[in-house]
Amino acid sequence: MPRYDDEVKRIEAKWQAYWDQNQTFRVDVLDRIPDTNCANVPQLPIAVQRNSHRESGIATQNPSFDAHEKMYVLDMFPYPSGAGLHVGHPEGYTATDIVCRFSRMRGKQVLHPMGWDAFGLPAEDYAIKTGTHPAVTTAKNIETFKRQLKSLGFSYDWSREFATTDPEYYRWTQWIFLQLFDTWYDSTYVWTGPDGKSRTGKGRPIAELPIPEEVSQAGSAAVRRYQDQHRLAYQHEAPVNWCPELGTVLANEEIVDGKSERGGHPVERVPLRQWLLRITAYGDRLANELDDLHWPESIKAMQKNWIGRSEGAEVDFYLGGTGLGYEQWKASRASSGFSREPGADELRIYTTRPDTLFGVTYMVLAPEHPAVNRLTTMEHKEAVEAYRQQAATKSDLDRTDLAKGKSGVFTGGYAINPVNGERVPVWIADYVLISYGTGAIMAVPAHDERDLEFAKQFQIEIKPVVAPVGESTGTTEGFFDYGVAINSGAYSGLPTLEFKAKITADLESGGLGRKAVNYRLRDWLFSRQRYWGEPFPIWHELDANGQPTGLLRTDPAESLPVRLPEMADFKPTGTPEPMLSKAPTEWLYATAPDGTRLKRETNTMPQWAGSCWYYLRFADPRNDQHFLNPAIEKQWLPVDLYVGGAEHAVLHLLYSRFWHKVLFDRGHVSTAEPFQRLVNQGMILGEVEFTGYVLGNGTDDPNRQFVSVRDLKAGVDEEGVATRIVEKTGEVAIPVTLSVEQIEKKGDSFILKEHPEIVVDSRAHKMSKSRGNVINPDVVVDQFGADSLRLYEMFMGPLEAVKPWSMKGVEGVARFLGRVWRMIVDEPNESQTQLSSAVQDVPPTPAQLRVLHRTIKAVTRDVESLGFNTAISRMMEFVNEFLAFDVRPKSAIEPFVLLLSPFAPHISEELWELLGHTKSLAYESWPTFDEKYLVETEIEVPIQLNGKLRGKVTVPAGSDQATIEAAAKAEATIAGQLEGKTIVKTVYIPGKMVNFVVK
RNA sequence: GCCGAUGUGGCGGAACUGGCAGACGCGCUGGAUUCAAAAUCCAGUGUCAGCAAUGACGUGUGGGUUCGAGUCCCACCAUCGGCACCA
Repeated sequence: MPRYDDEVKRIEAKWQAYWDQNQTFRVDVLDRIPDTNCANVPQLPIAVQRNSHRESGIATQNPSFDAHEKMYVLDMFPYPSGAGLHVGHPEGYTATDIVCRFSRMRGKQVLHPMGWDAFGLPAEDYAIKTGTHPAVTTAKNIETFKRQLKSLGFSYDWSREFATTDPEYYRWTQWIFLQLFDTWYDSTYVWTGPDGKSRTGKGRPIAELPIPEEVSQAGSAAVRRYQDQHRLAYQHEAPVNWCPELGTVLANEEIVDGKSERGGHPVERVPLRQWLLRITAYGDRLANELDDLHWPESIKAMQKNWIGRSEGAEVDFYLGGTGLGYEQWKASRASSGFSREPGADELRIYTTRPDTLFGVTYMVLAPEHPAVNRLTTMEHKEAVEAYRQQAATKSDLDRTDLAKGKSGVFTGGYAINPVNGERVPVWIADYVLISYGTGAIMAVPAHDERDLEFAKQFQIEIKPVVAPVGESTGTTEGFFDYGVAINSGAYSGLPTLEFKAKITADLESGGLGRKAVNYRLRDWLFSRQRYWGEPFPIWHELDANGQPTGLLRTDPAESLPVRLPEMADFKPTGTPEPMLSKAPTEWLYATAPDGTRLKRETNTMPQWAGSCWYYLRFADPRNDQHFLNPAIEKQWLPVDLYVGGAEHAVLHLLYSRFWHKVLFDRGHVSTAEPFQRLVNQGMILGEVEFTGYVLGNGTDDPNRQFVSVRDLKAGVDEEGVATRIVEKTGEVAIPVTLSVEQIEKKGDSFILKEHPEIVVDSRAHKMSKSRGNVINPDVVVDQFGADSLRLYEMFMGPLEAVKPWSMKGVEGVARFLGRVWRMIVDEPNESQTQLSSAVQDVPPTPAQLRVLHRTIKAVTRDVESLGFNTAISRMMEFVNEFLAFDVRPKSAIEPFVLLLSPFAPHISEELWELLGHTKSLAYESWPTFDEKYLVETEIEVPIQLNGKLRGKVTVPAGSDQATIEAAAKAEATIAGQLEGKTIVKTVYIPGKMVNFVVK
């Protein structure tokens, strides 16, 4: 007899083909809207979905429901790796698919696209090894991914598919780069955007950049250079993170613990000319505009942290030496005010604690600071030079983690503290970074941990100027909190916050300082030296000797895309010289109409470029006139629900918000934020493993001895690989995988059955090739079917939670689908399936109606709140109850199939067809519930004595308090316990509970 | 160190606004069916005591608020994730 598990493959293939052939999930919105660059296109209603047959089936009960409401549901852009799909992918994809299928059934217009983030290193690394062109590898990987996704029955509109590597796509990535290049940030511009909100600061066309008189007088080349310095996309020569192993430089966001995020390779600091994007200009808006988004608080916090806005003051310290004395300098500042740039005789510092100015006992410059030469005296010159040399070659990792303790040298120079005229020594030290603030600090060891450590090491004076609230003396041991000022002249006695505000204002009026804001965020290093990325639409002008003049030209927008040149040799250059410098001459060089020789920019864009705006292109993927039709943009954007892993918290999600804001400022999009709601799916770990640890010569040693994990600590073996070692002796413990039979639970931990004193590890590990615990979705689909995989991924637990895989769990949901099948289907013989004789056209009983409507209510509420695991539980309860009924009314079974369909669409379509329907259920109306069927005739009321459950009484629904109390007192156990006691108080929660407080 | 999240049976997890802790699933135990097995079905399953009715204990730990706390408040512990000389 054919059973559900024998039918799965046939059913799933059948409906996948059906959806494909009928283009069930295609949304054709604005096929015939003329494309235009004009932003004033009237808003057009979305055309009716082609497959809509919404008029049939159960009536929609919600009259306020807008049938034309749009819903843009997006999965994070996958990188099509050679390894194929991982079970982590279908987790988020199933969740969004359920939301989409549910929303369609509720009459919404759903945009649910899929495509490929296909540029990137792996395909190029493969090319280096095998000579296969990255385009070939990429196409093959995309094919695998697509086949796998299709096998899971996701309702994507595949007609919108594209890859970032398609020249028709990267044409517009380059076009957006030109927008960035054409934009400068006017931080004082006040304006109101199309969203009706007022903002300060706007990205404006470079042509609107005011040119200072002295610049325009210096000629057109000077003007061009001045503009280039102010663009959002600019070139800069500075030490960058060069990763020799990857053959490219990396952005700060791509460095984790001083190593490359991808592959964990070492990174060196090398000075190089690079392209940067001025994301820092948008720091405030990127931080503040997070507030209104429906995102996890943790991601918002991570982004705010990464941006790291701090408020403080810039203060000038006088260095002397021009003949002007300190007093005269101060007087001149009082009349002229704070200067735009610090002069040669001044040292400008940034501090968040201007209230500690009276506690300054030394100052520190970053080793790279330009004032070092000016300050260094003859006798210290040698030591300073040596220190600078050493600092320059140190990697960031050496400068932080590994360096225990601080280093630095005295320059011999002094600066004068503007608040009290004291002379303070100036040092250089690598704990001050040239790239933050002004690259110079005032050191207050009494109130800054780092300064304290440094001062102790070099025996520098520690001068407390803040005391804890309620105390009158400070400490030289360090006090880093806010408090009350002491030893601070006229300011003494002021609380920290007041002090800060007052002294900042005073410094400002004296021309000695000003309020300042700084960010931890750095400008985004945007160029890479690899082949497989978007070329820049930029040319460098060459002089008569073929050397770049530093002046730039862009490719005209109409000429895009700048295609990647054909290359056969993918061997890395081994130096920071980009791969494209080996491109054919005809690609590399050109002569402009005015006769100027030009050389192409040979860097390529990072992988993040393509994924920065793909969600925009999905709305209008085939437009060859514009990157996105403004009318369509208004129709579909922003993304209503975005689901993906948390690993993109500060990379993709920050970068794309930045691009979106630039496009917003330049009038190309009408929303300030791209992603309204963000949900992070939790990682899926491998199956739970039990690990014991042994001492001895490996796992085969007969004399091996188990050690309790209680006696172990984290350590490293001889080769420096992380492992566990015995806390007392330092011996290396060898992990051994144990089976469930060997284990027992005792108290809070798991122990060995045979050696109860040995505690073992019980945990699920991240899936990894090396651990061998990777679950391949293809295998699961083959064994249980796509519906079971989808259902299990949703049933495991809350979407956001990290959770371990369990094959037994998949079997469980597969059994459930088998029960659903048997609830509806009879199989009289091998080749035939027909409706079960239990499914009849009869009215449902009140009990059946109650079960059905309770299920509709719960499942609807759960899907709306993305509580898929509980929705599935409710459907399991329905099936458990309905299998017990010998007669299963069709009018109860049909809505159930509709409820199940977003979760397990293949079996649901098949059952729907067996129930006599001829069209896909994808656009049937979602069932609605009626409270009147939920009313019970009898209710069970728990009875408590002093808040403890002591019994239950069953009373007719709607009984009043007196009736219930009487019934409660009559109940045998309660009556017994009430004997000889007085009821002091009765708490009654209508229809829910009675609590007698007794003495 | 700082920021964030999470701690509930043997396991994954439920419990909407303070009101029956452990829904649903896995596993386990017993039974039915079967020559046997798979599959399926039925019953049981937080811990301890008891033949049972029932009682005591129980949501990381300690305290508090309340008639009543997994849920609210305070302090702490553990695990996971992020950041880490950013002045």
